[in-house]
Amino acid sequence: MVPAPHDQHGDVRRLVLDAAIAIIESDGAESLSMREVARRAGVSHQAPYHYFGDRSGIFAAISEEGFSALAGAFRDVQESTISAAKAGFIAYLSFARNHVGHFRVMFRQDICGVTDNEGTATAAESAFNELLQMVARTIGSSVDPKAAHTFAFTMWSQAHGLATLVIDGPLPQKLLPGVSLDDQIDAVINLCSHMVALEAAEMGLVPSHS
Amino acid sequence: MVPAPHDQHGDVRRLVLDAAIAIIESDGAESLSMREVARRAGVSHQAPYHYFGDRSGIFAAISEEGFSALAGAFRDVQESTISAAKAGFIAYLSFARNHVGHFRVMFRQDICGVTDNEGTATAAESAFNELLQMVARTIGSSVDPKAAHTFAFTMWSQAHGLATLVIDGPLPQKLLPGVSLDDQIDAVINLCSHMVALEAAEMGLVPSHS
DNA sequence: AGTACAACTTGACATTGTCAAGTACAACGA
DNA sequence: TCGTTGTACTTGACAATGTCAAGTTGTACT
Repeated sequence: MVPAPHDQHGDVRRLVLDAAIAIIESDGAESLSMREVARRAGVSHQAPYHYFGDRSGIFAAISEEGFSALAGAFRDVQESTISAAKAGFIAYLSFARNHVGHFRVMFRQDICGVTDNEGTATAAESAFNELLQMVARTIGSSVDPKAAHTFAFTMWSQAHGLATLVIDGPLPQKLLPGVSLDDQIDAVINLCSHMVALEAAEMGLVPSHS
Repeated sequence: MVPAPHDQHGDVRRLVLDAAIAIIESDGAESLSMREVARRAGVSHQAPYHYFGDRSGIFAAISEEGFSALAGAFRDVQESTISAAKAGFIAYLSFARNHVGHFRVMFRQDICGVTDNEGTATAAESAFNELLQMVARTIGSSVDPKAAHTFAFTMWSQAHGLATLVIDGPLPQKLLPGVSLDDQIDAVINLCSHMVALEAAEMGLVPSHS
């Protein structure tokens, strides 16, 4: 196989990554094959190894890209006019549904540990920091860190659970007749946002409780 | 499916299933190998095919067993003295953490669709019905089905998100120093339960116990 | 010109999922 | 008693996979 004469530097890496993301998006992470990736990128079966070392290296790269994009998405809704919580839920769900390939890899320690790769770790760190700032905008920054952390984990769980149940889970098959998936997601996000707002209000009105 | 009248050998089907669950629990679903399963069960590499047809057949069987167990766990906390919501969260998390092998398969449409297998479908149906009943115990049964469904999806998302972030996600690496994973999970469950109770109260309904 | 290195390539190997075909043995009707 | 049928496996083979090893080619710098 003769390589194209004017291959740009870094072209292949991007081609391989995109092919991998496409495969994961359509068939799931477990059916990602190094050789199929190479085939779709139009390179030899060892070219991906040159850039990513091994199979988990591809997952690490996708994960890093995903966390960076997620952090960016959080940053983008920072000056949203709606509540910080609701904006965050919407951003999380929209990221997950628009980047299924990334999302399917990012939160799977079994196939790609957040700590395995340095770039992935810092990207994940930055996304988590954006989350904490979003929480601060929701419940105020005077709350003690422990409670803030618990609040962050709670909102994260809400958003993450909904996203995973929608993307890989059975939720779409449990819809009430006449309710579209989009509508149902909106309704859940509204309910979550409302519950978070109620809780935040109560935290602000009860000073000496904790 | 009729068991042999006199079965002096170990139940091969059970051995295979348990070996598979153990592998998934320790290494994740994608590293489940039919041949390794057979090896651990002490049978030939084709014996598992006799009982499960193919690789996804094993996943389907595990999924069915998991949903049955989850439905049972929901049923068991029905007469709990604590609030239905909190009991449900605790049951979900404890199921997930005590049956990691099952949990890793049950909600992954990409490796085992809920609708692929009839047994899996009815087991999942029954677990979902228990969820709906738990919601009814939380917000009352006079609420319209649409709102009840949204409430169910919301609580399900909360529990499921926390479970997945704990089991396969990066949550355990994001703990505040001095806070144990168990304590953090408890705190999130308490916050979720509290928010659900606030919402139920606002809907004009009396929480069953609190 | 020579050296070093990056960006690939071809080749080989053990392991995998699965199809095909065989074996052992119990139960049953004739 | 004999043959048939069915269950519960087994051995064998095959293409495909992840990955190690060892080229090959071009570009950059000394």
